[in-house]
Amino acid sequence: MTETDLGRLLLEGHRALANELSDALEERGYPDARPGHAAVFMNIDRRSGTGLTELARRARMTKQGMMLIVDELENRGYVRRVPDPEDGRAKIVRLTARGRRYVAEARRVVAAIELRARRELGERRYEVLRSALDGLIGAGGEVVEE
Amino acid sequence: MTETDLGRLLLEGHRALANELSDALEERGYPDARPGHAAVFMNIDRRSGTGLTELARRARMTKQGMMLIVDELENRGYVRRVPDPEDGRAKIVRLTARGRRYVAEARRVVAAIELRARRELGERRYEVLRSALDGLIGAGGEVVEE
DNA sequence: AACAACGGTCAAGTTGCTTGACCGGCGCTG
DNA sequence: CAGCGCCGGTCAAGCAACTTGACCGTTGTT
Repeated sequence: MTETDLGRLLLEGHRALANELSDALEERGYPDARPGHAAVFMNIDRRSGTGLTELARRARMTKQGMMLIVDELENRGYVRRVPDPEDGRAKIVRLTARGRRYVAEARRVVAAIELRARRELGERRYEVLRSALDGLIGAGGEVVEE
Repeated sequence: MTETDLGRLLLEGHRALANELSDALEERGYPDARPGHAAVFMNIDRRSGTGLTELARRARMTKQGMMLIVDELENRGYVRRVPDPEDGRAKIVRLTARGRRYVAEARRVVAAIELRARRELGERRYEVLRSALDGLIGAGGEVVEE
C-alpha cells in the first residue's frame, strides 16, 4: 500500500494517543483493557444496557464478533447479561458497577490526554488540527448506507 | 479502550487516505494490493534489493511474518528471490519490472492524494496539520531502541 | 578445526475477527 | 389460532496476519 506520508503521520498519531490511554488505564488498575473493548464501551447505553445484536450493529461488526468481546468483558466483571423481560429471545448487556467505574475512569483519562495535547500544541494549532481532520475525513469515502 | 475523540479522528483520517489510495491503485490495475505489502515496498532497496531478515528488521516484524508477505508478492510477480553471490545463506529480494512499475504508480498516487489534501485544506492549515501531528507523535512514547 | 551466530524456512499457535448453521421465541397473516 | 417467516443469541469452523519455536546449512571468528 505504501502509506501516504500524511497517512503514516495520522496512524502514528493515533497510536501515540492510544498507547498513552492504555498506559494510563493500566496504571490506574485496569491492566486488562484491550482496544476491541471500546466497541462495547462506546456503544452501550450506560444505564439501560443494550442488546448484543444492537451493539454489533452500532460497532459495525458481526454479532458473533461482538459476542466474543462481551463474553470476555463478562468474565472480567465489566458487564453482565440479563434476560430482557419484554422479549424472551433477547438478553440485555448491562454495565456492572465495575464497568461503570471503568467507563468513568476512561473518560477522565481521555479528557486529560486531550487537554494535554491542547496545551502542548496551543489553542490555535489544536483547533486547526481538529478542523483539518474533519476536512480530510469529510472529503474521503462517504459509505454510510442503511 | 474508549478512544480519545482526537484519537478517533486520527484513525478515521488515516483510513480515509488509505481507502483513497487502495481505490486509486485498484482502478489503475493493481486490485490485489494489501496493506501489509507496504512493509516490503517501503523498505526494499529499489534497485539492489534487500535480504529477508533485513526487510523484517526494517519493518519491525519477524522474518517469518515477512516471509509470508514476500511469498505472496513473489507469487503475484512483484518481487523475486535471487541467491546472494556473496553469501551462500542469503537470498536477495528484488523488485521485478512489474514491482517497480507498481512502486512508481503508488508513489504517484500518494503524491496526488497529498496534493489534493493540501489544496482542500489550504497551505496554512495543511502545514499546521503536519507540524501538529509531529508534535503529537514526538510527545508520546519514545520507544526506539537498538 | 570447532563453534556460536546468522539467513532462510517449516510448523504450529495466537488474536481478533468473519461466514455458516442452527434453535427457539416473536408476531403477523390468513 | 395455526403456521411461517424473521430476528436475537449461540456454537462451530474458517481466515488473515501475524507470532513463537525449532531446525538446517553457511559463515566467519577464534
